Amino acid sequence: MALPTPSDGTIPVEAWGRGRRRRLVWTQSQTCFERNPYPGITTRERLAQAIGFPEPWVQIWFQNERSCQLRQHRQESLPWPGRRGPQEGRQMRTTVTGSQTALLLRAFEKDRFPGIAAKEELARETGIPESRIQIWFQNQRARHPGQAGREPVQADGLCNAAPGRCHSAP
DNA sequence: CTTCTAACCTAATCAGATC
DNA sequence: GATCTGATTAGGTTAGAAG
Repeated sequence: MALPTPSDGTIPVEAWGRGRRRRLVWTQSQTCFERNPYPGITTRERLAQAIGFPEPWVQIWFQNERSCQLRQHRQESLPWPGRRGPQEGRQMRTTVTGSQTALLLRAFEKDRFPGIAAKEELARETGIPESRIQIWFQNQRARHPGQAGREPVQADGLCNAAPGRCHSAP
């Protein structure tokens, strides 16, 4: 199977700014997706190890790939096979202690949309992986809306419609 | 410039832990 | 069983790299 590689061959940790994580460039790697578009944590971790990237990046890739393929299937009125086989195991539930929650809550009150640098720092302070911090913030925003911090900028409405094309032609 | 898509988001839902 | 909360999903948006 073809392995994805970043454009420059390194993981640019130092280059992470205050905003998003710097994006990397995957080469095509569809084989494992076609086998199972809904990999469990074990499969994702094995894959991550094989390609030398963190598991959360693999998860994001699968999310985007499903999104893309689902859209394509709908456009062509093809049925989406959905999950096949038995459901694979989820990521082990992270236990967040009281002090960790307090720390996260303080950060949440200050900024509901922390950038990658802030999340990395929280990850260091709490010992919780950055990907779990991101999930925590997502859940927190969903369950405690209200005090408006920074809304994720909505540009100006509808001008940026879905691209509607995937990287792979049928 | 435009196009492509990784990174990010919300909303809904699933599921493990605790009471 | 109800409640809380972490994990996953569908599907949409934003922004950085490549053409």
